[in-house]
Amino acid sequence: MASSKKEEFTQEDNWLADVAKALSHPARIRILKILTEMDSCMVGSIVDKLPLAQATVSQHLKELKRVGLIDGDIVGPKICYCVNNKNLAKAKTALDKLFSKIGCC
Amino acid sequence: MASSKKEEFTQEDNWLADVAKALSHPARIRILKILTEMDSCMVGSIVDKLPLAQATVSQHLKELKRVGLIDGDIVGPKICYCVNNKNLAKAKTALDKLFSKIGCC
DNA sequence: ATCGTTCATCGTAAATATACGATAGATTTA
DNA sequence: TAAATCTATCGTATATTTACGATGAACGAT
Repeated sequence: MASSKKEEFTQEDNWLADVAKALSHPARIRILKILTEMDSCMVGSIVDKLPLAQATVSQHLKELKRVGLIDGDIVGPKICYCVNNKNLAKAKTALDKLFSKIGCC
Repeated sequence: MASSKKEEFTQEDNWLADVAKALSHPARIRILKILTEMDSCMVGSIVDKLPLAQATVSQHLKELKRVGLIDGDIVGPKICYCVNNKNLAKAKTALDKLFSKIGCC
């Protein structure tokens, strides 16, 4: 990439792009859906439902966690992941705002 | 990436991820905003408003065009880009659906 | 026909992302 | 304590993305 020019854009545009990046892989879309469909949210259960290795799923979870769309709570030897509704709502609001702004030609 | 596993996911999840990918760079968010703020939508005008080289902007426009979020109409030697409202609405609907689905924990 | 303008594409370099096996750390269970 | 389980991280390979200069193709104007 030579030298990432991201600091040349506004914080808002960068944040929106970051949220979009977190959603830019089908595995991560799937994970978000799984987390709400299932009662349990252990990593193992998620891995079972995806065509990916455990290490790879862990990386995707890390990416979703990085932007705050999910939380991971330690429960004994396991980790219970769940969506972060507050940040999810924040993301939805920001995307709505973008779409309503760019909705003309 | 070894061997992209994207074909192992549903078409819907892949499409949503693809739209999100198109939005996953601040320059492309900015471009969408510029296209609605400006009367003119020549590439040159967009380049002037971004801290990027013309070739780079052209690549970003190509990515937005790939997923159908913008159209490019040839006008003489220039090309007039504008947002594609139909596909924009489709993307918004799909994202809304996703967010409403995953909105619980 | 030639020139200048406009934009896409090519070639290339560096950064990131994706994927996996192997391993390490933490914790429960035996 | 030892063994088993669960998950993050490391190391690594490959693919993709981002960025730019240079070039080429298309068009209007001279």
